[in-house]
Amino acid sequence: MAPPAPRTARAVARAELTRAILDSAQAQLAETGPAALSVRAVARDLDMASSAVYRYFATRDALLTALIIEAYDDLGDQVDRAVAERADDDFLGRWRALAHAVRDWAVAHPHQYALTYGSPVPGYAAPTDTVVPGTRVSSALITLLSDAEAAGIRAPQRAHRVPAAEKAAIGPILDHVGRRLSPGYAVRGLATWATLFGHISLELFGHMHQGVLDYDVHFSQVVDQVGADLGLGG
Amino acid sequence: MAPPAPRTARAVARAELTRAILDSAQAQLAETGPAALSVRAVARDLDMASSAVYRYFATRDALLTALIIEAYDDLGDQVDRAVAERADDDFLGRWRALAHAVRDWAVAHPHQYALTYGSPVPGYAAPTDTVVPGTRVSSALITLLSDAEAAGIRAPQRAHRVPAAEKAAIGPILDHVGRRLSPGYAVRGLATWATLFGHISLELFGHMHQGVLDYDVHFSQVVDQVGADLGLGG
DNA sequence: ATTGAAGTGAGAGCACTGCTCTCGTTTCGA
DNA sequence: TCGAAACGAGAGCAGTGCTCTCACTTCAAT
Repeated sequence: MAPPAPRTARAVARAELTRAILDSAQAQLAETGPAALSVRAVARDLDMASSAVYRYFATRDALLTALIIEAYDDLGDQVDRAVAERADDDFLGRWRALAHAVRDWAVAHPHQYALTYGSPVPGYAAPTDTVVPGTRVSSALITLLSDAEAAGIRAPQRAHRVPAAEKAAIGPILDHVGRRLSPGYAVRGLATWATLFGHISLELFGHMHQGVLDYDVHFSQVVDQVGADLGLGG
Repeated sequence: MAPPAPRTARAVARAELTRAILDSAQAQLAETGPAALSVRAVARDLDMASSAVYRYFATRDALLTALIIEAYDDLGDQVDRAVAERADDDFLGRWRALAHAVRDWAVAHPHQYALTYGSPVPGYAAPTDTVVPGTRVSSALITLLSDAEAAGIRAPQRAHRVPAAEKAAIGPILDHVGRRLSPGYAVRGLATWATLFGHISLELFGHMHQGVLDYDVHFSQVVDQVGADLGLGG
């Protein structure tokens, strides 16, 4: 990770300037979106030569990648915090907290949401650095479902058929999170995931006529419906 | 709309060149995505000066808009054709056809899908020209649900509560399509929509480890599940 | 303490982009 | 027939990502 305590004055300055670049880029991103993110504009904002910025981020994509990682971690923190406020055995409450935390964050940071969970940025292939922080929300969901299943909760609706090949493939993912989950429930969790992000994307990107829907109410109802489908009670 | 029969030789040439520009741009889009779409590259491809292209499309965004409209229409045609192959009273079959047509098209044209239903292109606000073709799939879904409800079909699960404000707001949309649909079923249809596109987006954009999921099987199961939730039988 | 390598910032410059303007030329309708 | 409109080409402007070179500063090993 990051060096624990930068000793030399130069290292401190480097860390600070790196932070300043990220902040400036972040501000640009929040304002005008990822395409408008310009290395030269960041340099202008910080009163430095554009070439100097390249001492800190080798490429524009590298800068974008750093922003994506920060966005993932920001969302991950927010979700973890919201879920932790509920009692461990309040599975419906935990699910509600998770879902609403994701939506609230997405509404508050639409450009970051587009960057992380929207369609990939043009010509930009997510580097491996982003996959670990990118799984934090799904890990939280897996943890939740795993706890619920361990407590004897089962989905009331008929289970999906899970092909043998998938059963074998799902195992390693769960191992990575360190959790146990029946394949059927895991697949159901994936559908839950898709529904959650589908609704958020619809609200953010959908060409919905303004004011047609009270998304607060609508989203709450969908979340509760999904929770019921998962057998979390309510 | 478009002039029905261009008489003069110049008008014909203009139509042909417009078509050629769109084709070249389309090819670039399919290859490298929307960000790489370059007016100059199109001009090079067609052996003309870049300034000449601007006689046909006032701006890069205008060219992109034309491509988006064509994408919407292409998908709309495909969906309409697939749905029309089923008997009018085979509601589950019509729903399956619609859902799979959307997914098949998205998988075959990922960049176009991102352009139309993914996160909006950076700094690009969808002009009003795109809203009509953009509603073709949702219109098809509304038509389907309206037919189903008219045939006495009701969703088996408990109905969502629909605030009065939304009831009033939903009306005009349905009028625009020329259909009747109870507010509860309409909201349920919106959730269906979000689930459908959520799953497709997850398959296309999701940072899913390759080979983890057999999306053919998974998607089919989800579609059938949604169909059952809508009370379409099966 | 000195020296030399590494890190840093600035500036010029390349290749590319979207877009504009001007210039002759062609086409077409009145 | 004549004049307006449309057209294609070229030059040019402002902006971009990125590279290279050049001075200068910091820092660590001698």
